[in-house]
Amino acid sequence: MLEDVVLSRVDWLVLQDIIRKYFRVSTIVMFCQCEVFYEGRASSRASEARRLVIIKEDGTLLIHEGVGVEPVNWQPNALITSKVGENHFELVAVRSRPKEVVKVFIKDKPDVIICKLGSGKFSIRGTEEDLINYVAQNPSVIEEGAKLVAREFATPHGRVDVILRSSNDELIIVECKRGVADLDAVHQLIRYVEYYRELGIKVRGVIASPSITPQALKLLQKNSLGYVKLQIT
Amino acid sequence: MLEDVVLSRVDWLVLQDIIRKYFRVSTIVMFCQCEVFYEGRASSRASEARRLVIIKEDGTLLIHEGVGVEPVNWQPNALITSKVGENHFELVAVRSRPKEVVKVFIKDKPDVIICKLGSGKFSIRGTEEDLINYVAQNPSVIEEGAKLVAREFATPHGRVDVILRSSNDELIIVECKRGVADLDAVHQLIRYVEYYRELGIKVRGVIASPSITPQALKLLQKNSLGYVKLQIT
DNA sequence: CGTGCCAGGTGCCGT
DNA sequence: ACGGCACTTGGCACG
Repeated sequence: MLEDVVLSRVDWLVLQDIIRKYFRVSTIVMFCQCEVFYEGRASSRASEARRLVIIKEDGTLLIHEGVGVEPVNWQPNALITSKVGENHFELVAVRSRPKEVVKVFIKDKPDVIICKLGSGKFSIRGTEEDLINYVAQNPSVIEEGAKLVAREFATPHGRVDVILRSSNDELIIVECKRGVADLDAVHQLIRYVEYYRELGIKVRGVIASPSITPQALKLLQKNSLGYVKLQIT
Repeated sequence: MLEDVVLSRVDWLVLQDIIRKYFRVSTIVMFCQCEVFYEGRASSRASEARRLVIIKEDGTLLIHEGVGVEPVNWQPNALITSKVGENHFELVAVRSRPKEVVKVFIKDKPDVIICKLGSGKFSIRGTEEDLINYVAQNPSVIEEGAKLVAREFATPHGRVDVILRSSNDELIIVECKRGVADLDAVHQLIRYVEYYRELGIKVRGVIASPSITPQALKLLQKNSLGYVKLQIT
């Protein structure tokens, strides 16, 4: 396996060579004093500070400070170029849609690590998808005698999680939420229910989730919609 | 200023010392072969691969692969401990609310950088806040003769962006969106408008944004709500 | 602390 | 490409 390359206090001309040579080939990590400018959907300035700058193989640019999960600035899928200036080393990361630019002005000689990162298999359980599957396979948890009609069915107003048919032949629209169901969840359900009613189809609607906010429950009841408490371990 | 400490192929016992000594003091960055397990609101496994592991001063844990803006696993504000095993070095990051655990099983001797990251001033323009301020200071862009009544006013159903009073003494609820207004935005507006109508207050509602999706516009019109195209440079 | 909501959200999948 | 939506969303502000 390729070893990491670790370089201390890299000269800007060398840094420029590194970026030319390793951009979209390896991951380049820098520790440096820098100022960051962003211009695009919004625009921002982050004043000079010591930060962690990451250029991934796919052109992702991440700029992290010492706290927080989120980067202070970033650029997905960018074309990154560099310029050696008088008083700074300039990193320019451009993406076209939306048209956005991030510029990093590096003020010192950064420490640089060049390395090859991999990608493992990633599996996750406990997503909304799992809850949908559970309801689809066990419609009776929503209502005794209900049968599966459709799963993740696309309408012009969004994708209905599950559609069931009750024993007395009514359609039941189910909106699943993996966490706390909120006002938005209720509105989604309202949207789907109204869509079917406007098509002249008699439907009921229910939310299935481990819990629901009080306001959301009130809105549900006001619209004569149902709630099913549902937790999958 | 403190220099970065750069260490190659660090022995696990040394790594444990480093983490004990520098956790919540400095930022620790590792390049290593690892497997990652997460258990909490959901649960996941990322199979063995070479990854970038970051432990920030505030206890943030980030695990990045070679592509994408988002980390494959993470843990905000965690308590991080470590264990030296037979065949791996184990990193355990726990947070209490919600109760979640991320475990990193490091399989090789990692390269490690210990460094002090700073935090600069961050300023941004072009947010929804800016749009709200603009409307609040120039109510006539929504309707000629309208006057400001309230800004970011909290109701049980959420925070109303702007409330204006028209020249014929009707209240106008304004929901601002910095980007494309979507179905959710319309539903927010519907919620606020209904709230006031149920209080017996006659109100109108408008969305102000640079653009709106066709479905959202249809929903607006169906509910007799207005749209104002509004772009602040 | 829960509830709501913005975010340069990102990522995924659909038409 | 646009649109709708989930996400271990994170982060903030307010009741």
